[in-house]
Amino acid sequence: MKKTSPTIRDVAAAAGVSVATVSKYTNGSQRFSAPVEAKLKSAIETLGYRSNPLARSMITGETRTIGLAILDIRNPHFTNIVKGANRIALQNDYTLLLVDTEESQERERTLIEALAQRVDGMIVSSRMPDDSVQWMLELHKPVVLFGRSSIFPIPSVGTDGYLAAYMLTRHLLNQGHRRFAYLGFEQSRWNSERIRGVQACLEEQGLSATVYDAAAPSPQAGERACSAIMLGPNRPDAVVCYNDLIALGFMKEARALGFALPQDVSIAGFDNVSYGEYASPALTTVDLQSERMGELAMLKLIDALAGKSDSEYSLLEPRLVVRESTPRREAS
Amino acid sequence: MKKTSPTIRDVAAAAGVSVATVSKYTNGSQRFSAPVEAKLKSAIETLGYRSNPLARSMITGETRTIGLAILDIRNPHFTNIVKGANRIALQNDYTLLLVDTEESQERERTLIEALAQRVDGMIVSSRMPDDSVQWMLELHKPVVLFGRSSIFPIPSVGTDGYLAAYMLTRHLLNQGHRRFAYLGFEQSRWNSERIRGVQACLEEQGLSATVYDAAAPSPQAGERACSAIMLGPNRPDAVVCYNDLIALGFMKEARALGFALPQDVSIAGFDNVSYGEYASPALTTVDLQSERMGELAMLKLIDALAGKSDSEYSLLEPRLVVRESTPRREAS
DNA sequence: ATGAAAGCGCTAACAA
DNA sequence: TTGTTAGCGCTTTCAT
Repeated sequence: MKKTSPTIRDVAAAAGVSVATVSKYTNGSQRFSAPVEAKLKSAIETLGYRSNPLARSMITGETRTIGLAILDIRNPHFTNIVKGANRIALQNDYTLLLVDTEESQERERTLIEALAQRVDGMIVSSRMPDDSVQWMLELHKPVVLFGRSSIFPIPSVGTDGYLAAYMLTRHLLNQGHRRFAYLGFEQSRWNSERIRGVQACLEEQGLSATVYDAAAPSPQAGERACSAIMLGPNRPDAVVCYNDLIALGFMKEARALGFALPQDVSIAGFDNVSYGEYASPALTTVDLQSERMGELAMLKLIDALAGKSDSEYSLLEPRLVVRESTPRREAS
Repeated sequence: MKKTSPTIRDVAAAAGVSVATVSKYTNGSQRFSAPVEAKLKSAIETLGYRSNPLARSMITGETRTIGLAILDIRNPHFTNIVKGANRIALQNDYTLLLVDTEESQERERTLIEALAQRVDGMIVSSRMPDDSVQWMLELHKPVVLFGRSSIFPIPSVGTDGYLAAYMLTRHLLNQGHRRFAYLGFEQSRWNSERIRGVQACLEEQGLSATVYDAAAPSPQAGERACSAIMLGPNRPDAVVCYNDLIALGFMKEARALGFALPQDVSIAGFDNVSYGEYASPALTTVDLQSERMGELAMLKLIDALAGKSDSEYSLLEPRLVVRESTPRREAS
């Protein structure tokens, strides 16, 4: 059992050719005479040679690795993004270097800067404000962002949150709801456009939603926020949550507080995470195409890597997914 | 805006010292005279120099990257593993190279072999049979596996599935259940020990479970399997599922078929994925400590990398989590 | 405490 | 078609 793997030089020696020939052979960048090809093949076979990608990268300057920085792999929304990005990466012979920043702003920048050195390009999901994205441009690596930067022309993808919120609210209105609460998550870059969508739709009917805030985009935060909303003086008959996770937590706690679902209150979220379908009542939501977002981001990055940096911001279309948590309600 | 980043040579020139000095400085491997240190510091600062990890790796032979190969990032069990592994990796200044093999056997080997070349070590979750793990040893990189190999002495971690199943069954027995079904997932390496745990416990009471198989470890597979079990001639009053995902799907379909939950049938799973808690009825399960598994695997790998290859197989303790889906049942 | 020089394993001109 | 050569950016003896 040899300690160190065979190098290109070992192969060259074994096959009686030069290292350049071996290099060209393994990269398939040229044709060879039959005898040489045969020798090469057998030498590589018997030695069990595998070209060292590191050494290759040093010269070519490309690692065929894409950095993917996300806020929390446990959130199914991000999990779906990873899945989508991974699929496209694999198809294009790229590998994913994953960074889970754990929703922490400080780590984020350090981690991403370190990441930048090891990859050809990056896909970043961040909660950093638009104007502090400058340094990312200075990393000299192509970057694709989730959510448009209003300041810098960085390629990015997202789903139309205004429309998504508008559609969902429209649906709730149609179902006869009148007293709205929006349980948001301020730190997210998507939060404000969702609020706008909700309020714009309600205003047309002379209504408006009371806005609350969850401390995190998680079920636990949804649970915590529930009592203040449901037992306060202003009990809503429809609660729109920032995402499905918050909605799921909210539903659990509402039930624990003695409310009957979906009779007493309608609840809806965003993202269309898989588990909303298996909750009871099944959760009405807006599909934001998380997985497609991941695919698209990777596609854009690969394009950028290939020099064709065409489109800037790609907007995906949301789709309303009506399930049991938002039934028809009679006017009160 | 410069095209190419500054190299160690640029810094050396700017600071008026040798490259060796710069190298030692950036690696903190030596002390320096005050004037030199000052020049170095400012040169690095103004040039915005960052050492190229690739070049470094070429020499040191370590990439400070760990490969993590899992079957499906969308399964919360694996997501938790990634989370745990990531946390430990970060603490030790390692980065994760993620490979999602998408439950595909063919890709698996190719992907893992490619992965092996780019990392210092790997953590692998696989469905490959024990005896076809040989080639992994020949990659000449430390590997930690999930689930013990009965043939090769590879470091590995897992949770005691026999005990987990036994405990869960005992609980169901205590609750008064008598007609058991086990809805498994044959392709998993954990499946058979869970069956054994269930049957062993039941045998003590002169009972036995009817064994069914789901085609995948997913909610969809659980849904598909439901009718054959619940509408067949042998209707159970307790269904133990291979994992929570299958259980969640099963519950949804059971309700769709007109059964009342949890009155008509008790359902339980394994893994304690977060969403079981937010289902209704909340799902009884066995916590297999997925996240801890990820942490432990990473810890073991880092140990192996440091040369201390002590323990072989680490077994975590399962913990029963009783919720609403398995209520007390009167003897029929 | 600092520097000169020899590579790590590979690719990319350029020759032959 | 094949070989020679000069590095990629860095670390690491070994001198000084």
